[in-house]
Amino acid sequence: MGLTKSEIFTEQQNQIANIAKVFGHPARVAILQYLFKINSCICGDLVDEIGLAQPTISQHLRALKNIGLIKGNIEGTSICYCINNDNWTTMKSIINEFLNQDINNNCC
Amino acid sequence: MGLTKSEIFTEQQNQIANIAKVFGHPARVAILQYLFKINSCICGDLVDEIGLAQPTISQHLRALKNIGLIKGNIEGTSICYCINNDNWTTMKSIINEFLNQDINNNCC
DNA sequence: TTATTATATTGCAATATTACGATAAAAGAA
DNA sequence: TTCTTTTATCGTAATATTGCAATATAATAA
Repeated sequence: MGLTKSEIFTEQQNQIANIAKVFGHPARVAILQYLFKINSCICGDLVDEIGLAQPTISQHLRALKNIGLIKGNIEGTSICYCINNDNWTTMKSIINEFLNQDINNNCC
Repeated sequence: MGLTKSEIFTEQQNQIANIAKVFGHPARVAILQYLFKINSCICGDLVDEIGLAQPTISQHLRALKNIGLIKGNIEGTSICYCINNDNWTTMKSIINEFLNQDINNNCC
């Protein structure tokens, strides 16, 4: 059917999946890495840096903004995008809790 | 187009995205949590536990197996699925390196 | 042998995602 | 005002994902 049955899962499970889905495309991974590497706010050169068309980059930026991992400030004609550090930290703890569930496990 | 342009990204970026894509569905998150919770190998009751049809569960299990996070051992008529702990540890370090890139960042 | 049980695969419909050309919108420059 | 620059949105085509009924496969039980 193509429609994820979110209602049969817990809020936490859906939250983890929604975060992971955003990381599930290399362009969004690359955008985040570039934003961290530049170490200061970045504007429109993501199109040159990544190598996808401008509407495609804009679409990926929206996905990152929707989940709160980046924020954009209007800076003259252009928009300055940067990491939302508070939300990044929150996201990290959610994902780490999931990743670290192996710690007390003695399976095969 | 619908076709991710993997070739314009680094191997690491694609690897992170491929792992994240597997976590990007709540059913697969739930399956992994259940496998950890049961703390011993689990067989077919995932269908009852999760609440999706058997072919759908089988499809999600295949996705998890393809990326190496779980393994399945034939146990009589049924198949015993469990976490692949070595690969889980490797996966964790790949994801953590990505998540921790904020550590030395002084952006806005 | 013929059930029975457990899992995988096939095929398909519904929906989602990705990518981009065309265009719109918003702000500053001339 | 008009022009230019930058980003967003619309529309659409191609592909991917999700979910399940039907069926196949594989192993054991009777």
